[in-house]
Amino acid sequence: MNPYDLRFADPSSYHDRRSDLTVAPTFAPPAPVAAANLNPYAAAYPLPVPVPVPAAPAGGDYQRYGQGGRGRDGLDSLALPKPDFRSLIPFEKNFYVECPSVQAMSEADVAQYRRLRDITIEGRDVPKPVRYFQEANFPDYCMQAIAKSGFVEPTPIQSQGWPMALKGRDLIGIAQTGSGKTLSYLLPGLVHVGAQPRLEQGDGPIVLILAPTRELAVQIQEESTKFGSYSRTRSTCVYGGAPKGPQIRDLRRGVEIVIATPGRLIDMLEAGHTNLRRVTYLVLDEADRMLDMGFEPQIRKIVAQIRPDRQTLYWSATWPREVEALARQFLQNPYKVIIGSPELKANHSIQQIVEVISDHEKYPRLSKLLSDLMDGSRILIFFQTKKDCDKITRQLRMDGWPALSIHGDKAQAERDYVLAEFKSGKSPIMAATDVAARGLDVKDIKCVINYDFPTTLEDYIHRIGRTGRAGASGTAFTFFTHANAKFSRNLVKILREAGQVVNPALESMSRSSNSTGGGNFRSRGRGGFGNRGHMSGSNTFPLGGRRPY
DNA sequence: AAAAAAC
Repeated sequence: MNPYDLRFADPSSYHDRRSDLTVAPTFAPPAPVAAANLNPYAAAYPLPVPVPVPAAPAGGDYQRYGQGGRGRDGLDSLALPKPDFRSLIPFEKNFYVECPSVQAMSEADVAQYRRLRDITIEGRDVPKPVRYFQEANFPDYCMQAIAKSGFVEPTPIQSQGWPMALKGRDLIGIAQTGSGKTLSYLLPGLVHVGAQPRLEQGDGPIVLILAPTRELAVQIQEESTKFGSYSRTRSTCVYGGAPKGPQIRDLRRGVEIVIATPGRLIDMLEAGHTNLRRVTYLVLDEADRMLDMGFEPQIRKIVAQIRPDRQTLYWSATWPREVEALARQFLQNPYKVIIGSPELKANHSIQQIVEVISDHEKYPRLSKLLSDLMDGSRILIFFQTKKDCDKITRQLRMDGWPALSIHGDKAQAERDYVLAEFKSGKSPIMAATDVAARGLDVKDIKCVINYDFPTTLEDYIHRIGRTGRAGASGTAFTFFTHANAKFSRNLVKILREAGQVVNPALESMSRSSNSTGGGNFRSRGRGGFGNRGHMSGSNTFPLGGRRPY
């Protein structure tokens, strides 16, 4: 029996769990693949032979799968029927060949290497880390790109993540942004593309990368274009707020790699401009945000279009317990690699200063900070709301500061302009909502100021991570008010872990606060507060008092 | 009680 046979015991009960697959460990000689597209290292391993798959039963079955969507957000139109995965042909997995010098590493050497770089691993048959680019066994088209980039050695996440991803296995990768995460999945993605038959007319992408904001998607595509050029791998970015025409043209012309934000991709799928039948390498970047309340249904809808035997890679700087069960639904027997402490952890090269103040002291303090800090280098200020973000930006500009504001209610053209002005240093102060909290890679941000404390500690870690990137140092100032007391205990923990001096005012708050460490992932809507109707009763005692947690 | 993501 073919190991990649995608028939299900009972197709009508199919619910997108790969445990449904019938997988038998039978391998046969490689299938012929166009020489130019062949991963040279795949030749060392036998590949499965495509066997003719019985034609899908006509009409009826296919139609039936598409009906009865599960979403609650109006996304489930009949325009996106569930694909008939049974008619899909096998694809080539990545086959990592450990090079001799890696093979020669003793277990003690491996343990030492991981310990020194703070690498924690989980999973069965974990490959040894690669210490040098040459050890990763990348094909030439990757090595040329690396050589051109000027990098000297793999970052910790790359040294362990590459051999894992190159084995064709699912992967959970947890590391700070700026630690080389993007290349950790991009290069194995290029190798994966290289092993597949060429795209044919009407084929959608082979690699799909999903990101939570438009700016992040664009940034990933810039890397992808740069590193893919040596293998003439085409990529395009599909995101909202921009004209559809060029995106449609790219999709119809055929691109191996698509980087997308969920909404526009679903739009494109429903309009039939592309399809995900050939996607066999799926990346969720900043994945804990992708599985956030508002995003999860969209992600489910997209993933339902992708064959279940794909390789899936989950990346984030944080790994909240609350998403673990959710994330594992999308992954099959994953490796896990964590850089740094498995606990919520900030980048140690950032100096974190928390100031306990009241709301009316915030603006004067901000003015003073800017006067002290401003030397032309970049300063990023975070706000809780779009309204405050705009309001304070206006105030700053009236006071003569070169500040611009970015958030999700602004036209994409303005977002692009503001980010470009900030990146170029023409406007060195950027005020932002959490749209800019994750993954954005702007060089030389001197300091981050949290004008408002974020909604979760994960967001705190992401926000301050905009500074101190790629080994540079940086400073994060955080205005902390009594309204934020519930975060104080865990914030102190984060500061301690990062070796920071803890503000005594914050510390005394953390001692007197009866918090459980609030700000848990998606704490809203989980029977916390702010629920509607009868659900809110679950949080109160019969006598009407708050449950004491 | 916020932000993001499609028209």
